[in-house]
Amino acid sequence: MAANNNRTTRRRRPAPSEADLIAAVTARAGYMMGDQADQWPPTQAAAWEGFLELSRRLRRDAEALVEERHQLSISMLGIMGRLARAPKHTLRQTDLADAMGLSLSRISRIIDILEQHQLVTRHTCPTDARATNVKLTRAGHRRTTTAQTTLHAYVRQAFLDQLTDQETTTLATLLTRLITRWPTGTEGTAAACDDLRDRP
Amino acid sequence: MAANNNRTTRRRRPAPSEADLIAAVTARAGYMMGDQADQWPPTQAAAWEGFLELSRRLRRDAEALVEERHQLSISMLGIMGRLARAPKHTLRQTDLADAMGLSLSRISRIIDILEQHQLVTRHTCPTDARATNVKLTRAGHRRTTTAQTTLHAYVRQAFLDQLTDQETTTLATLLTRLITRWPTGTEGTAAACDDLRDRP
DNA sequence: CAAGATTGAGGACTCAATCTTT
DNA sequence: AAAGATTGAGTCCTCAATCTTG
Repeated sequence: MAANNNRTTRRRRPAPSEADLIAAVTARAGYMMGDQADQWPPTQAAAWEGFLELSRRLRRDAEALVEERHQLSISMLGIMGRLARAPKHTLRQTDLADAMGLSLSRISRIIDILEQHQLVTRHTCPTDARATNVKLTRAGHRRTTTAQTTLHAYVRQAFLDQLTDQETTTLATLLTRLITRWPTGTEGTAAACDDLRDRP
Repeated sequence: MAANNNRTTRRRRPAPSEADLIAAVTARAGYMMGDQADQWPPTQAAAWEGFLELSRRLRRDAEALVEERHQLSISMLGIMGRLARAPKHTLRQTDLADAMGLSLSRISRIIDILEQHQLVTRHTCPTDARATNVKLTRAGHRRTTTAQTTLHAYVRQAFLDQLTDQETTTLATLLTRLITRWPTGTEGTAAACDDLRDRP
């Protein structure tokens, strides 16, 4: 039901020089002729506006691709990926929300769908009946692996391969720092609510 | 209709060291214990997942703030800001869509709303009756200026101030490069459709 | 036919309210 | 009272179809 990657004509341009790029930065941000120019140094404006714009474009295309090939959304795959790495392939919904930067509300509804498709199961936490543990099924795990391959390939080609190692490192460090310091941040690598008595 | 910034308890943590951050990078990305670990070097995974997560958080909070104080969405303000810097405060809808990384469809609907609120006006392009020029009104310009002040303050505090100059520059350069090379990229700093005969 | 704009349908996401358990 | 989960209502955004003009 999705996909069709020809948004428009898709003509490629000759690769611009770094010098042109700096010019482009300020042109896009355009705060040289603006009214209160000095408020926003061009690189700062470009960092913000570029951030918003790129995230929209990247997300949109990744979404269409993964949906087309695996009937999953990026967020679904993000959730499943986190479950796949978690001990016992299990995590509480609240922790998933925090780890993904999504509302608990959204997580709950996504889990509804994944559950319907038998990709995950829900289990009330044995030690705290308020919490719900989500566990990846075998089928869910398989789907995760194959879908991740598709996504990773896309992300590399459209994003990571365009970055120098230096840039990738800077980016990863900076992103993690900002996220970790987020006001709502609940600390620590929260594991599943948990039990220890086997077979939840 | 909007706003309420107390998502949860909002406790602050002690600032983590850079070393901890690297650990956090890999923990969040978590591709050390993953099944096909080597496919995604931790910094690469962190760059991608962090990018998605941060953009969601940043956007959500900025959205709530600007909506509460100025009854505008981030995209509305983005459009108005671009109009404010454009010659004659005018741009075609198609160009706005390209500049923002939004679908033309979305732009059209946002313009509907801005038009209703008398913040912009629509004018059929005199030289090409297919195109629609959008022009910022006086009231629109005033609103843009004040709202930008709010947004800029937020963006600085939550984003830019957390970055070193070095990081900001790297980020701006990298974002611009990726966006500029986007497959759909239509080239050039497209101005309004235009006329030259005054008073469109 | 292609490009610009608009509209209908639908997905992703959020907040606010509610219910349950601690 | 507070935390976890769920649901209703509403926003933001996209695609596909359609209409108009070049």
